[in-house]
Amino acid sequence: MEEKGCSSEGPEVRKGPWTMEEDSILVNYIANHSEGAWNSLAKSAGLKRTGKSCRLRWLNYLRPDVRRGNITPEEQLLIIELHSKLGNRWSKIAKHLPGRTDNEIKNYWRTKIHKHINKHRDTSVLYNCDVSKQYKHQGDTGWMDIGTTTGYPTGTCFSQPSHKLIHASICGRKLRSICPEGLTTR
DNA sequence: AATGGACTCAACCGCTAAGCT
DNA sequence: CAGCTTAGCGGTTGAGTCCAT
Repeated sequence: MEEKGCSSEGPEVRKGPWTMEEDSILVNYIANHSEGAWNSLAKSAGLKRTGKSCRLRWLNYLRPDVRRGNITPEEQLLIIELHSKLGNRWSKIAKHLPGRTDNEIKNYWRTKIHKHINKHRDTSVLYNCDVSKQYKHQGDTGWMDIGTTTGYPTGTCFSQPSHKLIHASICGRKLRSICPEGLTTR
């Protein structure tokens, strides 16, 4: 089944960061052949990597159409909106953001947006709302599960700034009008 | 200038779905 | 249909970098 990589014998499998040489081997191989069949690709290309590792490296970093750099405010908003509808379905969210990878969006969500919500979810100034109840009535597509929207369990209470953020997310309002500083923390 | 904590993101791991024999 | 293999997904980790003190 899955390759274990650290068997006592057999071809050694490299782990950790990719070198430029490995990158160019993979890029050249895919340029001359095609992507897919990752295990045999890894072997044929002479890479001491698992197929899984090759696939990940290609999809998240080496693909020519991968966009790198800052997430734009429009993309921020789209991510929040899509996350409110799809939950942690990162690959599905990524399909709506050309050039962005599921890994990048997932990291972005956890480091920026999720943290932003966490930051304002303090115990001292709770906005005393059971969002699961409140927003079940506000989604225009009917009943919504706040758990998939925020990642927090049903019944979780949020401070006011986070409450506004979530409201913006669910109701599809322009985020910047509510949260002018945006979501970036640095 | 040194350093320790916070942050970011590439990469790995474990699981499941899909496809093949 | 069952068993096996492979691809794909989401969660997690850890090394490198940044920043405040």
